[in-house]
Amino acid sequence: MSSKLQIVKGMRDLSGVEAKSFAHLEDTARQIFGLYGFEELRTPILEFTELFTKGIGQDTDIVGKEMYLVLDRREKSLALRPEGTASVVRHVASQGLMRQKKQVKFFYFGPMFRYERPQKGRFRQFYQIGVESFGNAGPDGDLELFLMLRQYFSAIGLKNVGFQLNSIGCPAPDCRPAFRAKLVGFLSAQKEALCPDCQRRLETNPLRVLDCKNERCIQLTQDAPKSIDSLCGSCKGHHQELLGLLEAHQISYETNNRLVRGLDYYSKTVFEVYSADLGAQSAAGGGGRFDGLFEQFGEEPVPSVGFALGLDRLVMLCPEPPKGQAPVFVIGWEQKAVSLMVAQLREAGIGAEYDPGRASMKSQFKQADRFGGRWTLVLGEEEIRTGQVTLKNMQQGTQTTLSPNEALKLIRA
RNA sequence: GCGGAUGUAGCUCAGCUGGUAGAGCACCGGAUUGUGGCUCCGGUUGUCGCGAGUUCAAGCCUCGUCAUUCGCCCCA
Repeated sequence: MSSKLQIVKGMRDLSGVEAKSFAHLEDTARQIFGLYGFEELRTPILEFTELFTKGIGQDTDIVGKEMYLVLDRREKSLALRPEGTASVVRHVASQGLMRQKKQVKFFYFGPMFRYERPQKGRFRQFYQIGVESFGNAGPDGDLELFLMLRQYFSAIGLKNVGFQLNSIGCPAPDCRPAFRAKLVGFLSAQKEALCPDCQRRLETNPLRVLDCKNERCIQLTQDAPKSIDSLCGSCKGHHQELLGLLEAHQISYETNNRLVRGLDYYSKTVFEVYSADLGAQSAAGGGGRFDGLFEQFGEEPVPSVGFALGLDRLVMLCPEPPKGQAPVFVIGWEQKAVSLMVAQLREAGIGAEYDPGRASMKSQFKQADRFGGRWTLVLGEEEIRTGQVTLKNMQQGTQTTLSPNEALKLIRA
């Protein structure tokens, strides 16, 4: 029972329907994102550690304490990627793609790694499907992502999800910094009443006090200043235009003034895909605009929007994917004849299975039943003598004896 | 890093105030010599997570440890 072979904490094997669900979500994403002109980009799982410290920000938890770090044989510090955006930006910048095209759009999937305490919907190796769109500064760049997500969610049968939307402005002095100052002023006045975590946040990242889950903090910040009221002219215009576009396309969303994204590089639009069915980790995905990220890497600025979905969380919300055709089960006494028949069926594109251990007819039928296939093909002494096969319909319990070719036709029908 | 809950058969779990472990499902066989599902009969399955301690006696009590899980922090 208890085996010594044990999996690493926070990691898991995906098998059965779960593995199928993952594949299905990925396949569907490939197909739909392709319609919007996004191309797949496969980046390495290992990157130089600096890519993330520069990109995500030294002081975030992700970089500060959650990265899996390794030293290679030349003592270079490498990190298992904790997110996907930095790699995509690295690719676009280092290949000079923005000098070749006005717009560049990529999607990616794959495992990400963060050394955190696991809980419902949260793993140390988790899977993301992400999208980045470069070169479109206007709100229709944002809009495109919402449209694409809506179509994707409908394609995978996702229900009970909603968009939450906010704008957190830009680094211009009269925008986020001004808002931040206002907020700090408001919070400092009641610092003592905030929870210990929030008192700490007030110093490190005051915006995050807004999404504290502590009820008292929520109450106290009820009348806190809102970021959308302190936007600069350009950010305000962007936000208003986006709302107008969303309405025109009948995309429903909720405004959430408390929504601030975790990573420093976001600007203007931020959003989350949430569901009440997920437990405490209610976000199935999130994204936003990050117009300043290229500059953070010392590159020419490139307007950028993107999002990432947590596949592990999407799987919890989606119905099981449609089942493929269950295999035909072949049973009989003579091993060689059975395996030849199975081979022939497989070559013909029909899934087939058999029992390699010489079990009784009864037990072979039992196994056939468990496979859940529609047909069982019987190849007994009689059939071998006459060169025919018996095909049994497992749902109806009826069976007929006929030639192998006719059987093929029937199975295919 | 912090808090709570849980580890008993392949799976889901029961096991009273401590007295040497049970059910259902699953699996195997038979009733039915080449016919599954339904029914009936029979059978297999355990270092009670691991290690100490208390006790005449520990699945149960105590301590430690590992793992799982749900939260916090943070995030997808």
